[in-house]
Formats: sequence, structure tokens, C-alpha cells
Amino acid sequence: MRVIKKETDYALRALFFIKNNGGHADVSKIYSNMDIPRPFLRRILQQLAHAKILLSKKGKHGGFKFLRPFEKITLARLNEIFDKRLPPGECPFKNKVCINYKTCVLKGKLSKLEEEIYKMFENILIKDLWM
Amino acid sequence: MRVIKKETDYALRALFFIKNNGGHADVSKIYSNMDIPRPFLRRILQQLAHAKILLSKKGKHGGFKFLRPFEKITLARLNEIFDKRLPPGECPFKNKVCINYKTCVLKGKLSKLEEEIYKMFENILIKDLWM
DNA sequence: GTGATATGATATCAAAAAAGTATCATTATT
DNA sequence: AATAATGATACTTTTTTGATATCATATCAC
Ligand code: FES
Ligand code: FES
Repeated sequence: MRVIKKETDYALRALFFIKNNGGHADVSKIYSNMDIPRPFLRRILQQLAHAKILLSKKGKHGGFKFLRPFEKITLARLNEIFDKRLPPGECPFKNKVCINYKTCVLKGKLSKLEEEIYKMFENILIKDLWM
Repeated sequence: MRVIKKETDYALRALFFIKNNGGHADVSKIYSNMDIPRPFLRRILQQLAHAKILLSKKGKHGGFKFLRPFEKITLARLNEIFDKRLPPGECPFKNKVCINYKTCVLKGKLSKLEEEIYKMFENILIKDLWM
């Protein structure tokens, strides 16, 4: 079972590096210190900036830093950047599975299950995954 | 996020059908009543038999029936047939991610997370997903 | 025992998702 | 204006999932 995907994992590591680098680093710095494919890392950092976890700055002496204190970032928050959640009650299978979509109760139960997993993730701070 | 895969879903439905069919059915019967690709369904039933959820019988008047009462079958039990669990403490990524496998604590935390999800699954009876 | 009928085992193929790459545009510093 | 960083985004490769096909084996009716 794959709990999180590699993007989430890489993000976790990159954030850890930034924290240890005084809260600021650029792609080159992170890349030269960790075994993450550079263009992939770049895209991940961009997504973190997009998600307002990091703040990016272009040009010389640019790079990434935390937009807000990292202590409160949860796994849920990080994970949903890279592993999109279904809208509640939506069928996780590209239809055609249930005979009747309208009367199907399973899709609700499955999305409730995802909900519960996310609740679990809400209680996990990424800083605790670093230790 | 994909909580269960299609195989698990199909298995769930097939078992539901068998239950409603008096606890016994063969592939043709199930196939003609549900929208599951026949050879795929066949393989899934074989796996259920292998996992001792169903008992199979070959030849004329053969088919599948529950080996034990279905009431106690959990989602955990069903899911792990189709979505193999990592051995505890094992890295979910094909190595090369952590600088030092031996000192990595993350892999343990991730496998603990899977553990917790499974605990959740242990408390879900498949019969409750049918209702 | 033989033929029909069901599953067992397993190899292969196709589609989708995840992982990884490449490129050009834009902005900040000097 | 030149340089050095990220932004945006399209593309390719690899892996996983979903689906198929085939032959072997067991059971039953006759
Ligand atoms: S409609 Fe998708 S599970 Fe029922
Ligand atoms: S070795 Fe895989 S997560 Fe650390």
C-alpha cells in the first residue's frame, strides 16, 4: 500500500533541508545536497510555493523560504498538494462500476474512508516526521 | 486519493452477489449479472479462493461459495489480498531516496501510518459496505 | 471412461497514473 | 543590459493497474 507518493516524500525532505539551511535555500543548493532529480525537485518547490507553504523569490539571491512557521504544517496539508482529494461523496472509480450511480451507497462510504484517513493526517505534523 | 483499488471493489461486489444468490454462484452467473470484465472477475474469484474467503469447486455444478460466514470478513482482510502490505519498517520507495537507509527514521513512520490505516480497515466489516 | 463444464495457474497485453525531463517566459539583482 | 533565479507548462519514460488469453486440472453426467 502506498500511503504517500514520492512527490510528497520529496517535498518533506526539501522542506527539512530548507529548515536546516536557516529557513532559506534555492534549487541548486537543495539539489546538490539531496538525491532528488533536479527538474522534478524544481516543480515540487513551485507547487509548494503555489500552495503558500513556501514563498519564492526570483533572480539573484532568490530561492525559497517558509511563508509561515513550519511547525504547524500537517501531513494532510502537504499530501493534498500532490494527491488530490475527491470531492466528498464522489465515486473514486471512473463510473460504469455501479449499476446505478444514483442509488449507490458505496461511493459515499469510500469517500468517508478517505475523509478518515485525512483526519489521521491532520494530526501528524511534518516536523514530527523529520525527527 | 485512491483508498481501495478496483480489484477490491469488484471483489466486494462479487461477494455481495454470491451472498444474495444463496451463498453460491459460478463465474457465468456473476458475470451475467454485473458489469465486471469476465476474465478479470475470474482471476479475482480465484484470488478470493486462494485467500480462503471462498471455496471453489471445479466441474459441472461447480463455482464458489463462502468458506466461512461472510459476516466477519473485514475490509482489511479483503484489501490485503489485492493491495499487498509492506513488511513492517520497510521503505515504501524503491530505495535511493534516503541518504542513509540505516539511519532513516521516516520509513518506520510511514509503515506505522500504513499500520494505522489497516487498523481502521480492521474495524470495517464488508457487510456494512454493502448496506 | 469420455465428454462437457467448471476452476487453477500463469503469461501476456493495454491503459492509466506516477515519475522524471525539457523549454521558454518572467522577474529580480547588479 | 546581462545574469541568475523561479513560473508555467508540455512532453517522455517508467511503473502500476486493469484487462485478456490460454492451457492444465478437477468434477460430474452419462
Ligand atoms: S458509483 Fe462508484 S462506487 Fe458506486
Ligand atoms: S529509506 Fe526509504 S524513506 Fe528512508
